[in-house]
Amino acid sequence: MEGFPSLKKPLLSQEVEHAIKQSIHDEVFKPGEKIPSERELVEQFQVSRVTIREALRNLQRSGLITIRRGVRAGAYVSELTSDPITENFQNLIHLGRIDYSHLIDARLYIEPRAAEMAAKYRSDKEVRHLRGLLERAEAVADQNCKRARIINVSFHCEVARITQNPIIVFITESITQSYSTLIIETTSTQLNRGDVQKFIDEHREILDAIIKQNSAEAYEKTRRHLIETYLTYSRVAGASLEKDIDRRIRHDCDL
Amino acid sequence: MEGFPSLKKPLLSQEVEHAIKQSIHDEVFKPGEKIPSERELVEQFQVSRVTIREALRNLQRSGLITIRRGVRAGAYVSELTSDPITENFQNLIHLGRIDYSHLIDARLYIEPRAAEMAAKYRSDKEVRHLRGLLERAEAVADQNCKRARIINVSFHCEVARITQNPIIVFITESITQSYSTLIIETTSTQLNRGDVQKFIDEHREILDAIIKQNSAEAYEKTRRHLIETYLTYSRVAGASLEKDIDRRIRHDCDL
DNA sequence: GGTATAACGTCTGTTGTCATACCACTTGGG
DNA sequence: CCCAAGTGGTATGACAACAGACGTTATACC
Repeated sequence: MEGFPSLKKPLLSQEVEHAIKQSIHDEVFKPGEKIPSERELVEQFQVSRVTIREALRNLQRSGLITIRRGVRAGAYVSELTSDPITENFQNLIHLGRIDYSHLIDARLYIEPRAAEMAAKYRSDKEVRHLRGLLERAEAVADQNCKRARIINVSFHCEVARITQNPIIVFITESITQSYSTLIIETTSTQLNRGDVQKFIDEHREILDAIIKQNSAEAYEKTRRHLIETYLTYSRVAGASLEKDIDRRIRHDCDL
Repeated sequence: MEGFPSLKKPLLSQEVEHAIKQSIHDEVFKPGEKIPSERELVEQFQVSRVTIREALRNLQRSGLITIRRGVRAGAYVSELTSDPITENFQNLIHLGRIDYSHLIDARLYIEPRAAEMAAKYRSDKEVRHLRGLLERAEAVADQNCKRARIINVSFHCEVARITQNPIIVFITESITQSYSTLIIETTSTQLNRGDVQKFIDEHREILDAIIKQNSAEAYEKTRRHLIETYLTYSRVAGASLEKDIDRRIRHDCDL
């Protein structure tokens, strides 16, 4: 039954892709640096430009490089971001595989525990950063409601960042980003000033718990804030959202 | 500062990509179905084949389509998988941004709670499925240790699947997959029969809790199992892994 | 000898790769 | 101030490589 392994040879473009990826992993090219132009790579690999371009496209899609045109044109090694994960979630949303309830449910897995960890291990500098976000959100809440909401989203990501676990950061970024986008797409009506203020107040409570290094309180405040957020958006969006309050969220809706 | 937004027109290939993606979202092409061949798309979009191919490549990388060669060659709409997320994590690993401790830490966020939910809402069919996995793992543990380990990994994913939240499923798949790959890459020595049996026994305890619908116990058993797994691999891999037991894991290492 | 069956070739539509050319854009130098 | 050089993006036409389907031949067995 066990035949000869790996009979099929990979595509040329995949070999090129793998070679370049290896160079990036080995730090032959470091983040920010430019990798050779397409024509130069044609010389080095002795393949056609089409093949080179396919390899570069794949690397770009994986988030390993960014390709610029015009000014300082070329392919540059980039720091990895959560963009590919976010795109994956967005596709799941558009295909109807996930909705609000899944997103909030997932956030309930991650963020309360992240806040718990953050409270335990936060530095003074991180506290100042969070406080700064809060103040900026409050400052713009009157004029630019949308801007305040964007800052509010970043608050959650910054809390996750304190965990110093890139996986948690990436997941939080992707889920909150997808959540935020979905909210904006479906709720045509703006939140009123009071709702935004309520979110900011709840963030402040979370921050207070983190400052006090009270991890249990940070956990609980975050959990309740997420549920409150969900209920608020449900109310704003109307019935179409109400039905999404399924067993997952109800499990945490003991208020 | 705020100029005219979106002056730069998107690339042709991106427009084509977006159009096809829209068709998939609108279920013009459903999963499993074939989308027109490159030459046909050239006709429809009135662009060159290069452009079409770049669009298709991007869609493939996003996991929306799979491209086959030979007979029945062409691009087929595929169900979304966790592969893009997994690749992202793998890149983070190779770039040295994350290690064992981050992966186990992330699993401690997700899996205990997933088991908790699974215990609460599992069906009899799902229980049978998990039991089947356990029996198969035990059956092959003597002859094929590696195969047993693969089945053990899938046990965790199947527990996550019971939550019926694709986000949780995808994240669990990606993290356990990356974890497993990393283990295989770094620990040259095989686990001994006893270790594998221990994992299976712990899985059985988790399953028992799920069967009893004792969610608190399912949570705790899963948490302890993850820590045990981590410690076992630490021991097998030797000192190079020991130092990775950092504050994150210690937080849960109250045994 | 007839028939079932296994091994073998060819045929076909598609993707993969190639070479060359031109465009749009920015930079740098005459 | 404009032009030449270098970049990525697109167009075009050609050929190679693939992977099954399908018919054909060879083989085995009764």
